[in-house]
Amino acid sequence: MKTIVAKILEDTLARAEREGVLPPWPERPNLAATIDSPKQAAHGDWASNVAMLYAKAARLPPREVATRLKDRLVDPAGAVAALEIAGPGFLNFRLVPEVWWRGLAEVAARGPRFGRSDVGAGQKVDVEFVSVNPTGPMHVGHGRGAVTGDAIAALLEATGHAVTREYYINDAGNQVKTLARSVHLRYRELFGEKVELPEESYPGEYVIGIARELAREHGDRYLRAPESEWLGPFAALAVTRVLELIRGDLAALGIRFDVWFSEKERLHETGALRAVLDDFRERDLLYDKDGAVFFRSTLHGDDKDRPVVKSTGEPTYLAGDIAYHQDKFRRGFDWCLNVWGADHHGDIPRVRAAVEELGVDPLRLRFTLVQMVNLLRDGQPFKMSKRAGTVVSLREVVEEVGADATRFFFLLRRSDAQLDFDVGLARKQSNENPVFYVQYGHARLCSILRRAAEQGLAPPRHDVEALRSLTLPEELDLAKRVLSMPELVAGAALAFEPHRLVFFLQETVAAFHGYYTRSKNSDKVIGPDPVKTRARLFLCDCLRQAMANALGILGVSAPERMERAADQDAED
RNA sequence: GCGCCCAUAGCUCAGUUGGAUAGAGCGUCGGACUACGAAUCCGAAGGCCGGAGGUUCGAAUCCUCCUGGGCGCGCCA
Repeated sequence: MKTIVAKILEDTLARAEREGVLPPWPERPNLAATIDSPKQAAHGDWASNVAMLYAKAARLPPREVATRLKDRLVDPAGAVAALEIAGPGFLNFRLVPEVWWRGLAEVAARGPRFGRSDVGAGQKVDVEFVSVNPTGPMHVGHGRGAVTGDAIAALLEATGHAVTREYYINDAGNQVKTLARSVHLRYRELFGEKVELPEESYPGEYVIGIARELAREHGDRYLRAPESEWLGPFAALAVTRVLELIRGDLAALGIRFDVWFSEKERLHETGALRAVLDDFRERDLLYDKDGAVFFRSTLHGDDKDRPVVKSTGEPTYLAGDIAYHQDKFRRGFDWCLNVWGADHHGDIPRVRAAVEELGVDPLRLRFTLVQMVNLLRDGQPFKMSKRAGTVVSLREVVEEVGADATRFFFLLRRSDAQLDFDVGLARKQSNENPVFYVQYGHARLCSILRRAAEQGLAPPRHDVEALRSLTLPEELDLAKRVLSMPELVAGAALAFEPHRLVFFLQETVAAFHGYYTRSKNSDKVIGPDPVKTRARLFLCDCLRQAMANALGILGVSAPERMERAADQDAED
């Protein structure tokens, strides 16, 4: 829709220059960028600040520039109903309803694909997210990163990117050894030994399960064996089992990955990690200090050089990351996105530095940070920690409130701001949870369409003649909202901000609920006038389609009817 | 001490990358069902956009400083 105005502005500007009313404008910006939809309806459908920008070059007051443009408006199709000059020199365009009614043809034509676009132009993109260490099931805090990453990936897909969802498995570091040792302690316990779990061990129930499995399979064979004998097999099984848990946690949220990238198998066992360190060494990007090996990340703006090999001879996490990113870019992605927890923000300069040294344009490596989740229980904060007994597992919450509510809740606000997640509230399944509001709107639309079908009315179809009979401002407003979706999706995708889609849904549904209630006693969708009825049913169908598509991108279901939940409050 | 993120209504947060009179939800108060679903709607109250400067036609948005909170800061992952 915006492009219609951009074209008119383009032609008008050209005409003004051609007729010598305005001087040439060498540093003319992309005109579409000067246009946006004003907050206030009184300011029209689209407003351009082009006259203010042009004023300097034209050596004229902005309002004079605006007037000269207005007088030479090029609008052969008659799309502009009114053009007003307002404030310091805004050009406010109001389009004839016809433009919007015609625009709705796109919704009908594209159906489930409405709202999607190809601004991504088929770029190959890797989105890495979650990547929690395989030491235990996911907790609620991890869930936010998982849902956010998945929604960003879906947004990128919706805008014509070829997306790979990727999980980096840190299965080569110390934490895996710690996990194996925890399993071994539990294993000994199974054979009647009294053991004490050290501070750094993993106490979870799942550890016992893994120990039990090892005991079943190997008996007491590893009971007195030296660590060097059992560490390998214990770690291997533990990682496998824990990854199964994590996969299950993710599946419960509808999240699946295309690539599970094992640090151990793909970087250590292939020698890739060794190779990249050797290469860096040769190029004098590494140096020895205090028995460790440091990478000169300060060459690229990091504030300190960072170790890549510990004095024990083991590679650090950063070393793995360097080799990992090399592998990623070798796989031919146009760019890679890392969805990271905000507590890792300090690592960004290092990885960027390394990527530059790998000969990759640093702009091809992008980051988005997901801030912490403040976990509350009925208003009381409590600390999240894998070791603490009070931890709430992700699975627990998903099973309690459902995948839809969990996903929606996590996407409710921008990811770089901290989020309060009140487990008590989320469990309540009360109408305070906005996902019910949005889903109800969709179900209500479905209900109307269902009713129409039951009455034998023809299925909704695009009919400009009929739409012209709609005169309520709310109806035009709903059409405009629907038609704003493609641009909104594109903006959300490029900014990695799925929450914009959540707000779009809430606002659109609110507009619909309001329209519905105001009209229910007078001008129902299914009314006595067959022409209006046809038009309104089509409008409802467009709304339904837009909402279903938006919910689909967010990974939240769009139910055709709502099951009225049994009263949950009873158990409180 | 240095770096990154945040600060907007009582609470939780949006604000389309610098636009016009700053918006929602929850909560509070007052209203609306002979059902295309009231899991909804309408109205009211509620603001020095943390503070102080600066940039310009124009700032919640950009720059500097300050205050307050979160996270991080060479061998944790």
